[in-house]
Amino acid sequence: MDHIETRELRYFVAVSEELHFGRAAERLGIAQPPLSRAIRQLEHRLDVRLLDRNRRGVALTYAGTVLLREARAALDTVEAAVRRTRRAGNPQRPLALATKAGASHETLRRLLDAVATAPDAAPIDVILCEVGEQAGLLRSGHADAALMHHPFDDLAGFDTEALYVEGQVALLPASHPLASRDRITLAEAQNVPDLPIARWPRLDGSYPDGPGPKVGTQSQLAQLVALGKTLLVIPASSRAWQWPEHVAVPVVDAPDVTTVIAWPTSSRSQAVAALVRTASALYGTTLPVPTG
Amino acid sequence: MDHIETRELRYFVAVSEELHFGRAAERLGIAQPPLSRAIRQLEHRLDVRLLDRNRRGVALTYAGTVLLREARAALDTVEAAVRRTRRAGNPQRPLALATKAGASHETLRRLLDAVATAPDAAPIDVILCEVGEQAGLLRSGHADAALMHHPFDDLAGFDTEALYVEGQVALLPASHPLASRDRITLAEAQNVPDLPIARWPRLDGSYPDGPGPKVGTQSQLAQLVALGKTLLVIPASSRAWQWPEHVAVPVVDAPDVTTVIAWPTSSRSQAVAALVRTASALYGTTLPVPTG
DNA sequence: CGCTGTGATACCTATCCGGTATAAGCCGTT
DNA sequence: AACGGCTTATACCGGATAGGTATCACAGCG
Repeated sequence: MDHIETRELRYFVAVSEELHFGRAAERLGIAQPPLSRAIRQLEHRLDVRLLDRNRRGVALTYAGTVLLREARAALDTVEAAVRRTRRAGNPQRPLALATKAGASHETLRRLLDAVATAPDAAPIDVILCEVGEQAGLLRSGHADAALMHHPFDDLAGFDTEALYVEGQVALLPASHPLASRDRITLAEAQNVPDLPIARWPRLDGSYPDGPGPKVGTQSQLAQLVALGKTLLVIPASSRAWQWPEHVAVPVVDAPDVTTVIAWPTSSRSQAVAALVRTASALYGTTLPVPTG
Repeated sequence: MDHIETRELRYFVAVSEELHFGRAAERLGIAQPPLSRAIRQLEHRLDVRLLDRNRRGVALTYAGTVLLREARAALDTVEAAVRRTRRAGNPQRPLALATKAGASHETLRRLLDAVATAPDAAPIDVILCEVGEQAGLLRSGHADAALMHHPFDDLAGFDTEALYVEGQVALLPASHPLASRDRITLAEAQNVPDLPIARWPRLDGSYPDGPGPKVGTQSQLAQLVALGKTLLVIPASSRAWQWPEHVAVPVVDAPDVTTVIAWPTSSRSQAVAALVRTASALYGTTLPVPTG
């Protein structure tokens, strides 16, 4: 009665995504009848109707939508387990460190230099990712640790060690009137008519309303900044995109950004511990860990 | 090569916990040879040695310890998926609301009264639990929502709505010298020689050092408070344990406690949403969500 | 009324899971 | 060194069940 297998969950997810037994079976590489039978058996074992087989197709019941969400999460967890185990089984595996492509250049350089000279440190693979990708890479076991930024990144479920705190600056073309100011406010930065702040997609892929240009990747943003088409408010040290014709003006009331090194709470790896130790030694003092 | 089944993970966890194929097989209700074969096959599919079969027994390799931890988490997630789906499939299921046995009595009473009169609200099963149990119940799908206390409880991974904020008080026997004060400090409360603060077990079951009595459940603590054997610092409204011969003295510098209603981030349930709406309506204003 | 597209059913095959019997390896003992 | 025990691995068999093929049942639609 209990003891669902991942195979059944995979099958259910496929059918739920295709809403079509034939296509789902094809995707799974099996024939349609066994798939129908497997789903039926799953429903029986859970004692719950998961799908409405209407004329012309399939629809999820409410319980089906719940299982779809939960099954995806469960399958992700299993996959992460496999990935972490495989990584752990490789003795000379390098540590995978995820970091945003544009930010923390200086931190990363110092960290890599320190690791290179540290006797107990494993080699490091740097994974450059887009905004917000680090959390997923950590959760899925693709990365062992990540440089992240509080309060921008979602640190839930990770252990973190704060490395340093800094204010934020607005990047402006040197010719812009605001560029001569020695500091501006967040409200001013958000209401520059000729330099609207870029819009990032939401989780569902749609864009919020507003005047700013739509961007999906950091390179797109870098392009827009270089062209002087958008205003950027970023941590003071993230100057990777600052071109000679740009000026960085401190934004006084923007929230401070804490750069942290994060790793999965469960991780007991020697190598990760050594990396964290190296990183925090670089920044000397123990800062209060940001929570929330 | 990929596509591990939960059965394999269950088998591996059993062997890892018993460190003995025979006993593990017995626990699983199968014979020993198929279990050996299953583990061997798992190792082969992961391409990782998980166990050292030494003379006289079995030991986990490093990769094995990683998989043990990850497999437990994965199995928990699968179980939670099953449980949530089953609950979702039962249309007239009551909502399970987890709450600490001793705290939030008044909140709970008001909430239940409000729910009883609300037209769109499902019936509620209250699950009274020990300190810190709510998070596990929410994660495992045993509970749909929980009353929790920031910053005491771990809210990571949950959505929350703050209900109210309050200060903390120290509960003292009326005869105690400090009882006549109209307020005390945390430092004072923590250094009362004849009323040491009780010690709770850590996650691993061991107790921190200190003079206070060891407690494991809230009823034990209640007993000690009633006997005047320990000093308690608790949210001002949690007077469930306040006996007539006790006095509550505000602790001025103790952190404020926010009572929140929490639910799994993934939950899209109508019933949970209605409950949260009812709860926050009771407390009128929208408080800032506590972070950190 | 057929035609088309869908999921369900029937039935067969093959995989593989689990059981029994037994071998092989490691220890401590004599 | 041989033996008895304890534990895991191997060999082999039977049965459960996953998966394949063929076909049915049913709904929409021209």
